[in-house]
Amino acid sequence: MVPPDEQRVGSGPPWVSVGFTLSQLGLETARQFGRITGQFDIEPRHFAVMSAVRLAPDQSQQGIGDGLGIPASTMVTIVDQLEDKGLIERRHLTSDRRTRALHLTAKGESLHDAALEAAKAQEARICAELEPHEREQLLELLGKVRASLGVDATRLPDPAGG
Amino acid sequence: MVPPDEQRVGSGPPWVSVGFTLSQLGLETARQFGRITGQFDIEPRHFAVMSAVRLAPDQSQQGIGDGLGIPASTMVTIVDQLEDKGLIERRHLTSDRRTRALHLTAKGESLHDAALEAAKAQEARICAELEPHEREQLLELLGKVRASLGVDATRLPDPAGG
DNA sequence: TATTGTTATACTCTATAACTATA
DNA sequence: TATAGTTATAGAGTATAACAATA
Repeated sequence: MVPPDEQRVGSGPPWVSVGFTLSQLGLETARQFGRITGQFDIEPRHFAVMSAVRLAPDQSQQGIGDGLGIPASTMVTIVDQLEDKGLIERRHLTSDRRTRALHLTAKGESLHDAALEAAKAQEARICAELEPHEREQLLELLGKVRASLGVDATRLPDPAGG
Repeated sequence: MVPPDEQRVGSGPPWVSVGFTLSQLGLETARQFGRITGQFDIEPRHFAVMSAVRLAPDQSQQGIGDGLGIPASTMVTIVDQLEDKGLIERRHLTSDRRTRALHLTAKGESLHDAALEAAKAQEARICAELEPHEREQLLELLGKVRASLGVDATRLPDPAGG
């Protein structure tokens, strides 16, 4: 597949806006994370699926997809790609032969570990100008904004943007 | 029967991350802004173009597009749509008959005014849980993150005073 | 009959490149 | 020859719906 599109909309409102700033910084953060996953030859959504599978192994493919807001037909494509790379495996459950329980391979786990390390390095770069207590403050303030936006604290952003 | 991390439905990083939070909140903010512009039968990019045109009237179509990172052929589509709605006009400059100088119609200006008001209402909702000094703090901290991310600050004035 | 996974398809969106008219 | 705008088109990505196997 192809790297995320490069379109940006750079004109904000004529006042200092939390909303516009969040959109701007969120988009750039996601873009940079896309470059990070790219170094491991995967996209952010592959990383998201691998994270979800690791957190809840042997769940069904559509179950994982539902948790991430990814439609079933798209999940097939994503898991196909991960399987082609030897990062994930589909298992048939004995109880219900329709479902394909997902789990990471050893290779998948080590790649996910490495990508996690790279993500931590990104986090460090993003927060480079913040004192530790400022970072805590920022997270606390963003928590209040999160509540106002009605965003569930536990769910990954939909990598498809829909 | 219930695993320890049953509460964690999604699969974000196992540490509290500024980057992940920014992606999440930025995406949701943009989504909600899309619904706001939708109430005026336009998309965020139409609003962005109208804002840029209002800020720099009688600039060329491609000049506006360059400032927003929108390719020339896409600008044609956007300006076509705005023109069809009677919100914008293309003028031929006497000096160079190739360029189409853009300016908002009266209808375009009043729609843009109304959309700005709606955007301010969104900003108020987003910041509803923040004390005024907390909002200032948040913007200051995001400014430091902005620098680390390498995102240019918007150099737009603040005529509304807020 | 309902559900999981898969496949096929139609639709949208975007950007590249060709084309025009001016310069 | 170069540039502003336009048009045509091909490509990627997505989601809807049909289909197969199993329950």
